[in-house]
Amino acid sequence: MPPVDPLRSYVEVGLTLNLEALLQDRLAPALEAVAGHPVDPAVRSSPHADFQSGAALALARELGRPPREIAAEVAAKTDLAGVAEIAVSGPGFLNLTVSDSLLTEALRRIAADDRLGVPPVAAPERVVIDYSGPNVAKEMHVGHLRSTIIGDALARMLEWLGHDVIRVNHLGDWGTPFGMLVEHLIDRGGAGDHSIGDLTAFYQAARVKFDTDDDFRTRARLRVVALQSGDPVSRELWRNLVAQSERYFLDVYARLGVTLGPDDFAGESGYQADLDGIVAELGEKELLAESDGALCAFPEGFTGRDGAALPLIVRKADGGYGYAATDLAALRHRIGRLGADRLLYVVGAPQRIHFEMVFAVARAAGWLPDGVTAEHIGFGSILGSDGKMLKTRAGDTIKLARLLDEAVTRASAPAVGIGAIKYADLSGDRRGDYVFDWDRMLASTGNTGPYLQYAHARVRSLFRKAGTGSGTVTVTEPAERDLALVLLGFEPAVTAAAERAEPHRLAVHLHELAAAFSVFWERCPVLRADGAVRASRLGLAALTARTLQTGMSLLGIEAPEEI
RNA sequence: GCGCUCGUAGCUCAGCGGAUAGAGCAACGGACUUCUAAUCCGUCGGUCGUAGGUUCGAAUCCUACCGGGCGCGCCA
Repeated sequence: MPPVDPLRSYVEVGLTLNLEALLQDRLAPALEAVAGHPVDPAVRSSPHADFQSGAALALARELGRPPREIAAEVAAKTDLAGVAEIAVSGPGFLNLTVSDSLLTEALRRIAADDRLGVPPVAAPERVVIDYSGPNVAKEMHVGHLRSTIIGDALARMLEWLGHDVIRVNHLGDWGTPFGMLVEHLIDRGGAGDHSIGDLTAFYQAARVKFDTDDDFRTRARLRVVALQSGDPVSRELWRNLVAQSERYFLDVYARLGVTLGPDDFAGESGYQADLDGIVAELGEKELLAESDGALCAFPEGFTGRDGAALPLIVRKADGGYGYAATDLAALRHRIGRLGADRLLYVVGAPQRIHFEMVFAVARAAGWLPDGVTAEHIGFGSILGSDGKMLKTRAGDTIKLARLLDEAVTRASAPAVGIGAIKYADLSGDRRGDYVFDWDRMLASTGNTGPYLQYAHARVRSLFRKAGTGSGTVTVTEPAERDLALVLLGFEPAVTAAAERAEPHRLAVHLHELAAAFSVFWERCPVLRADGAVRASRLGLAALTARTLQTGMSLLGIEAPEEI
């Protein structure tokens, strides 16, 4: 009798190779037959079996029957031939145990697929991701770390899933500080060759003069006007500052292993020519009101102190433009010119209200049409061991370059140190704060980057010694079965992480995979096994290595061959 | 004052409507003639901030309160 292939029809319809989804599909007709209308099968992973469904429980009241009786009827009417064992359990759960034949067939399929069973999305979107966004003439510091790491992970995941990703590095390259900086540069004798290290001191020196020297302050203000009106000398000096800073940022990105490149810079200065038009258009649509000399939008539903309407200041009382105007212009550009279907702003949690207001005003103005979504991907702060915002002992902000230096010094290799920092940032829910702790993030055990890298290096070591290839995978030992189930959970993990912009869903899954592999490694000798068992285990190992490597690369974490 | 957000094991965190709440660290006890022990196994450890409410069923949803963080007009 030929072996059944329960997956064939399923996969051929274009459905993802996802056990949970497969079981849902099998359960749904039976549930509908019993309930008389469509019912969510609510298949979840379970501590009592591979998966469980609690759907019968929810139906009990409606049908006026005991849940166990309903569950039994659903079980009897469900066609699970070759797919799973089903059993009524507890108060009325359906326990589902996937058959070994399905498991091995599913593994065979993802092993033969260079995308590990994760098809490109059916409807690709153009996704514009705004992340990193450092300031010109300032060194990057820990405050830029999360946006850069999280944004890059999202860009990698969405791109891999087939979306058309446009990375946007919204550089702080404009505004009043540049009058001060350019003026200081002139005081110093024009555009010399300043390294960025000099530029940090340079910025601070300019700041001090601005705060203490009335004459300088006046000149700085005039310089802003000159710069903004296109004065060639001022522009040239400003360009020099921008160019130096961009070189420095690219250097940091290279060290961090971030995919932002020279073409991704899109400074705020680029929108200056659009700002008059933004105001004019908002005015025409009667979305602006004057308040204390400033032009403001008052989107509905936002209140501040005393319950008064909260303003979004589009043009300041002095006639200058603030960030709200620039953000609106950038949003309009990303949708109108870049053709975005989805906008992501990977910016810290404190700016949440600001972005909600910008989105609300953009909706009202018609710049953000119904089919396009805009999301603020907020994240919490990095805290020191004292529970407060991470600072140096002296209370200064920590420079990113220093942090990376220390990571490399503390770890056995740069890839390990950098990977540890990135994994620590990506492994928890991004909305929460997290405590920065070298010892914990560099630990070789636990939910850490080094643990994943170690697991990967162990698998890879097998292939340097194996001499033979892998063969048909069969699962017999419990550790093999557990590993197989985790391997098949890759697609749901990647999809959930990308759709919800929550990289930790993938990170946590990779940790589960590494842990399942470690158990397999302890219990199931590979190279010391013979024949078909050895070939099968090599197959599981190969799939594990590939999944770990792919998953880690989607998070932007290196997976070295040896560690 | 108003708003947002967070409060889960000693510590760091998952889980966010379903069966006795899970990991890791720390503590304690085991496993190295071994494919990388940078690992694995076991034990200990929780009235899920508090009090109500909705529900057959709540850490998960709602309300109030307590505690931490952040935001609340010309900085981004």
